[in-house]
Amino acid sequence: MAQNKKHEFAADEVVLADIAKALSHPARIAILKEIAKHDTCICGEIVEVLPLAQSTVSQHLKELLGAGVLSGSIDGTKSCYCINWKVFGKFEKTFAEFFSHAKSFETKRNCC
Amino acid sequence: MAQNKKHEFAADEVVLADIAKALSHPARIAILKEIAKHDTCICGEIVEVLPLAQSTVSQHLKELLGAGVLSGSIDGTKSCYCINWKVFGKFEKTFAEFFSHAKSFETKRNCC
DNA sequence: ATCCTTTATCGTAAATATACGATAAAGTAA
DNA sequence: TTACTTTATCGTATATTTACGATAAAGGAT
Repeated sequence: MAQNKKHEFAADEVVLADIAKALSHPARIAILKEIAKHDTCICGEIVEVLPLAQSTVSQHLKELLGAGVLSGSIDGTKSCYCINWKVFGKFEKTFAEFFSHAKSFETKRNCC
Repeated sequence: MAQNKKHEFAADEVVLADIAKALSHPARIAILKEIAKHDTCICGEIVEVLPLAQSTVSQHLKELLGAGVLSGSIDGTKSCYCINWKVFGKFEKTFAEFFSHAKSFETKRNCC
């Protein structure tokens, strides 16, 4: 794009869009589901369950870390990740508020 | 990317990721909020409330149409859009299920 | 010490997304 | 008819994302 106009939008719109972007790739959904399913630090096993190269998985993990929804720690040569439930809950709340606020305007006019 | 591996993931992960992608730009959030706020077909007024060129807004509208969350109709020279509340509700439900299913595994282990 | 394992990062290629101006298409107004 | 309005699409430039292989960095095993 010529330039990024992202920051000419309202802050809450940018926040929601950024959260949505973090969830906008099936690999990142799969990663979150896999880690949540165990609810322990997962150290390494993630690459095996995804149809992607190790470096690509590492990139997706980095994005989820950057969004704050994963926490990481290091255990020897291994890197461990787990869900940051506080942020995860914030994601949920942000979406829920967006949807319920929008729906509060619904009037069943059946316009188009 | 060399190739897109999107379809090597589970169908429900792709569905959620696609919904998230539709919501992953603040312009599209702003469009949905603006149309919802009126809950009538909006014919034309959308361009004025966004800091983007008309052709760019048209692209974002097309994406939301493609995701199914907007319905469109034509009224003379004007194009009108309104929220497809059925699909909007499906989006909400898809997110809500993802979050609540993941949270059902939360055990407060405080691992990392 | 050397070798192996594990994971992040670098370099790179290709796909996709974002944005704009120009133009086309189609209705409305005169 | 001609002129104007409205919106989609085309062409294009640039930014970002996705993906991989190669390599680096750092700990563990021998």
